[in-house]
Formats: sequence, structure tokens, C-alpha cells
Amino acid sequence: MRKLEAFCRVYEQRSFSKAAKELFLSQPTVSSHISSLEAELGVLLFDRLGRTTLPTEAAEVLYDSAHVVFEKLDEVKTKIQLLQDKVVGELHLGGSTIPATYILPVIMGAFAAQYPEVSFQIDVGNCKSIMDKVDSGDLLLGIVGAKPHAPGLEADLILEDDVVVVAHSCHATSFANTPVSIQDLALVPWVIRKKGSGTRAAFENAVESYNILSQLDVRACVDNTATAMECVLAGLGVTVTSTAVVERYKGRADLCVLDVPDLRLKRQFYLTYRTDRRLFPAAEAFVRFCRERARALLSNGT
Amino acid sequence: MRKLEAFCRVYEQRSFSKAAKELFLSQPTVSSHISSLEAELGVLLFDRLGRTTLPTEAAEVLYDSAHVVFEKLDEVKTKIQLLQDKVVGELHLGGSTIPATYILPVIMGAFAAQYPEVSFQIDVGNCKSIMDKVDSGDLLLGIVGAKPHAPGLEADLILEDDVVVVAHSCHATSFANTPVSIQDLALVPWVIRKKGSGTRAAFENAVESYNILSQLDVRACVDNTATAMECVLAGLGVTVTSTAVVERYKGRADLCVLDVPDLRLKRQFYLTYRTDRRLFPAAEAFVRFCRERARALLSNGT
DNA sequence: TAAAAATACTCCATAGGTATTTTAT
DNA sequence: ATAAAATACCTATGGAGTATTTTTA
Repeated sequence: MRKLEAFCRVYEQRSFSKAAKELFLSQPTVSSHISSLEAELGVLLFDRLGRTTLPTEAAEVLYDSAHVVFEKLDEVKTKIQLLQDKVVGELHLGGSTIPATYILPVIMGAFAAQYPEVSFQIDVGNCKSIMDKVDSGDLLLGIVGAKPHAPGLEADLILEDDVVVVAHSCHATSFANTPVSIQDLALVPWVIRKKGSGTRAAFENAVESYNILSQLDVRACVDNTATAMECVLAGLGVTVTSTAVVERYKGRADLCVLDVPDLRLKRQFYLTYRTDRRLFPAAEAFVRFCRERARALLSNGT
Repeated sequence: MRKLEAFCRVYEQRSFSKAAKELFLSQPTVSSHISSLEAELGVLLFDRLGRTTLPTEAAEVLYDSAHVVFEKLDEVKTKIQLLQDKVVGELHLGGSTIPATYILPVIMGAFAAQYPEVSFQIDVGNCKSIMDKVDSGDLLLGIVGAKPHAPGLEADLILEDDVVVVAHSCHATSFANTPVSIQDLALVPWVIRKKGSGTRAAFENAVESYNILSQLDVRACVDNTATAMECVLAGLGVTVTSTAVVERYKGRADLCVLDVPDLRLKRQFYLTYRTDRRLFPAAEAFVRFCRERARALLSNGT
């Protein structure tokens, strides 16, 4: 590295001794650096012509690259310095299906408006995979639809939402707009989420005592909320999901929410992170932002 | 540098000891490298959480740049190796006005067809400035219209050409297509090249004994051949130049070459370079190519 | 208790120096 | 005669090691 530095100075100065002066080194030291480089590359870098020193073509090529290397190197130093001092950098966030699709974008939009120098990278997965990634350290922050149980994971409640049963009009009519009992839910075909989904876990937990899970007529088992909703719209069956999601489909007359008085299911969304990891300013700011503003930002939907 | 290498391995392995194994170093050595880097950057690069090691955001940023640095570094090694072994790389050539405009392109075209991995960078200047740059080492190779006198400069004759007087028809008619004496040249207005031009030097040298230089009616003193020719076409005056140039204007009926029997001026073009500099394969090949093929490539014009 | 990193030390290779010689202007 | 680089040789910092302790899963 110091050798490369010396090389650059010799290239610019076309002189070993002038380069030495610039670097506050002795001429022999610079000489040895250059010959060491030449030995390593197996090529002459300078034509030593008596009093004049001229770079060879190999030196030309090396200088171009060395320049880029040094630029990169002090660019990264200032970048890292900035990262410590200001709310800048890239936030690598994980979101389970509903948060990533319907919650995170809203928060990110508002956050970006306040901190324009922060960029995002979002990982989407089911609830479990996101919590695992936060736990293993692949992700610094995650927003999930279930409370993480792993020790060492902080879980800030940032949002509450109702879970409701949504149906296409063709299925809703069988209940004629009257309240629906839990048992009646076995009368319609279902679209459910795959294992690992927080939504599914919440629903299964809520209806566990009614013992209807095994009786459900499951027509489709899908990977994410959007797919489930599209299946419902296509008349495949009914599903459960957060009202935050249903909000997005408000315009659709063929979609309706069933009134199931016994299913008073509130759903919690958590911001989660390892308590033992140091958060850099941007991550710190994002956590604070979520705690302070998420509820207000998303309140219209609940 | 070794520290950065160690950092990259720790980042990838998420473990100091695994990184140490990969690098055939001891774990304490890797530890000390990382802490040395952390001290230099003033930032924690890894969260040491008991048995698990996780990169901080600063590490993320550093890793991205380190990658680029290492890539550049071994890219340059292979590039330089190639430069020694094959006819590849960039040839930085200098050409005085006529060579750069009318000779070099032809040679470069034929050379590039044979050696497609060679690229060119061309410096244009007057004869003297190009010779100076070759002499000072700014340029490895130059093609000039006069024989360089500096000691240590090789000058390979690669082409000979006739220098002729070109005139617009309006000036030619005053001689009624008859042979023109040197003295008669003082009867028409002139466009001449600036000092430093090889063409100008050759002409001045040829007519020196006739003592007409001071009598010439100079209407314009221009920087390059193309400008001179356009001036002639515009009826500003006559000029002298190589037949290689006149060839390019063959289609113009309003342009003609005066028959000056006493001016039997041959012009030489030389490829010049310092004898004491090592030429890399591509430069070597170019020199050989010029010596062997330039005359044939450009013979149609003489 | 075992695995991982830190600490404490020892060692030597190499980046650095000075003095001098060689070379070409 | 002199300026520039090479050579010879010396020194000391820091990269590398081993042995051991600390920490936490």
C-alpha cells in the first residue's frame, strides 16, 4: 500500500528523489519500494535513463488503477465517518408479508421525507423467517405481525389492527348480512396462508377452542396477503386478514367483511431487533420514528 | 492491506477464528488486524456478541469498497501481465499536422485490423512540439514531417511525399497553365503555416536561395493543413502542402496544382522514438508495422 | 464446560533510515 | 562536476506467532 503510494508520487514527479521529498521518505526507501513493486509484478515500471525517469506503459496502467483504489479508500473513510455522525446510509429492513406490503411503505415514505439521505433495502418473508433473520443477525431491524419469543430480541409494539374475515359477495350472501358464528365459518370455502404466516398463527390461536380448524374447506393455501385477497376476489373462498389490507380494496363492491361477533381478534405488529447490537444513527432514528409516529401515520385504517 | 483482506474474510465468515483458518493465520493475529482497522477508522466493525460475531453497518460499507479495491488490484495485475505478453494496450501516439490527419489514420486502420486489442490515443501538434514530447518522454512514439535532430531520438523514414503548390483556379489562371518559376510565386497571395510546421520548414529550406520569402504576399498564417486548404478553396491565396493532402481534394475542380519545375521538393515523414526506452509488445509491433507496411499502404497517393 | 475472542508476551520480516558508490549529464 | 538512482548495511515498527485468560452460550 505504501509502495503504491510511493509509485504514484514517482509517476507524477517523474523522479524518485522528488517523490521521496513529497512523502517525507529517503530516496533509497522509494527506490526499494519501486523495485519491490516491479519484482512483484514482474515488470519494469520506470525506464531509468540517467537523470531522467520515465514511466513505462505498465506504469501507465498501474497508475490508473492505483488512483481508483486510493479514491475508493478515502471515499469509504468519509462514508463511514458520516455514518457515525449523521442519519445517513442504507437501512436493511425485514418485513413479514403484511408489514412489508401495507405498513413499511407508509413509514418509509414519511421517514424518507424527514431524512432524505437514508435509503432502504427491504427483505420480505413470512413472520418466522424475518424473526429468524433478525435473530441470526442477517437483518438489523424487522417488522413482524407476531411477538417474537427469542430471548435477546426487543419487540416494540408499533401498531394494532383488527383481523377480520373477508369474503366475496357470492359467499357473503349465504349469511344474508346477519352476524356469523364461528361454527358457521366451516360452511364456506377458505383461502388460507401458509405455515409461518403471522396472520395464520393469530387466527388459529383465536379459534383454537372452537375446534373448527380441521373442518375448514381449504381451497387454496397461499404465500402472501395479496395472493389471498386476489383469490377471494376471484370467488375462490373467504380469508382472514388485517383491516389495513382490506382498506386497500375499499373500492371493490364485490368484497365485504363478515360480521363475526365472537371473533374479536386484535392483531399486533412489532418492530424487532437484537438488544445487544449497536444501532447506527439512521437505525436509531428509524426505531424512534416507528415508536413515535407509526400509530399516527396508519391510524386512518383502523 | 492484509488487514483489509482479514476484514473481508471475517465479514464473510462472521467469525474471527474461521477467517484465521482461511488465511492461514492465527486467531489473535486476525483480532489485532480488525482492532487496528477499527482504531484507524474510529468505528466498531463487528458486534462481538459472545460466540457470535455480526458486522455493523460500517462493516457493510467497508466491505463493498474493499471488494472493489481487491478487484481493481488483481485486474491490474493481469492487465500488466498481458501487456508484456501480447500485442494489447493503448498506444499513445503523437503526430504532426499532416501525419496525424492524413497518414496515421490509414496506418492505424490497418494496424487495428491485424491487432484488434490495441487502442490508440493521438496527440496532434506541430512538428516541433511532437518531437519535443517524444524527447521529453511525454510520448512514446511520434510521426513527424521533419527529421528530428535531438540525439537519442531514432528516426525511421516511413514515407516520402512530394510537396506541391496548390492554388484556386482564380489564381492558377494568371499563369495560364504554363510552368511557373520560383520568382513568379511572389505574384500571387499566400496562405502559409505557422512557425513550427514541418511543411513550412521544408518549403522555406527549398526556396531559401531564391530569396523570395520576404517578398511573399502573406494573406493568412494558419495552424494546420486543413485550414490552409480551406483558405485556398476560399480563394484567399495559394499554399504548399504534401500531395497526400491534395489527394483528399481530388474531386474539387476549382483546385489545381501549379507546375513549378524548380521546386522539386520531396518531403520525408519519420517515425521517431527514444532509443533508450523499452517498447512494450504493442509499441514494438507498431514500429515494425510502420517500417514494413506504411509505404505500401500510402503509395497510391504519391 | 466448551467455543470464541481478547490479552499478554515474544519474534522476525520489512519499511524505514544513513553512508556510499555508480552512472550519465 | 553534479544530480539522480542504486547499493550496502543498519534499526525499529508492526505483522505474525504461542500461551493464557475472559466471556458467554
